[in-house]
Amino acid sequence: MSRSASNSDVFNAVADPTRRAILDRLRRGPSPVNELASGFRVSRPAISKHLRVLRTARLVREKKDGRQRFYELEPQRIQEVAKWAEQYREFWQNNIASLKQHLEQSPEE
Amino acid sequence: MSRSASNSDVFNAVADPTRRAILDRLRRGPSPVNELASGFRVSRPAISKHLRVLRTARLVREKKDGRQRFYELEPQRIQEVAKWAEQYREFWQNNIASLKQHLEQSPEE
DNA sequence: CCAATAGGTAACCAATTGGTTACTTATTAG
DNA sequence: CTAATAAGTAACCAATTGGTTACCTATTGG
Repeated sequence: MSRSASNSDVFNAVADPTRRAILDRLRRGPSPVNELASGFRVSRPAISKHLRVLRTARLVREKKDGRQRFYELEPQRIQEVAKWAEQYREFWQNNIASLKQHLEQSPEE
Repeated sequence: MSRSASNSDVFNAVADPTRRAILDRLRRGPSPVNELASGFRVSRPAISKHLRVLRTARLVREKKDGRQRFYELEPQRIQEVAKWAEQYREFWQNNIASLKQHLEQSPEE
């Protein structure tokens, strides 16, 4: 039974809080792995694994520089998440609208 | 070692393709469980489990009607996903901008 | 009333995940 | 040249996940 996510699944990649934290960190600019890892309580190999997932999902890219590897944001695919979520905009707006309407029609006392 | 996602984690909830498909289905309107389940190749109990995850994340709500339970979209929290992704907008726009600029500065031939 | 229907839950299983430590490879400082 | 540094990979492990079948409870058509 193969249940693994398509290995480039961006939704799967961003589901993990550590990986989201890495992405958030990279918004402040590119970073080599050690510096990145020092911000987390888990080991460097664990971060390496997360980076591989992010790389495979093409959410980050790697630039070699000497013995360091800088990771930087490659945010194109976060757009896919944004687009997916946007499809629901009309629904959450309707909900807010009907809540508002409801409140207006039932003023307390 | 407890590694489970916060049980109301919306990112975790939408990471699963079946759960996203359920949400997508519910954009067409509320649906009882059996009707919902008939659209998938997995068993009804599997769908029940997914619905529980979605319910816990408050992405759907349940309305009892006789022996049926209608599930409907409660899309407020998808906004959180949209907001998170939007934080990266400037980055993907910059990327597109710099790609464009690059192309303009290096016209082929 | 009661058989059928709707749907949640329990128990179980195999695959996946996220972490660890140990090892390996590439690069550079001295 | 060589010790030290940067970072990926291997092997392993326990917890979690997503699925299954079997069962249970609530509701209703006849």
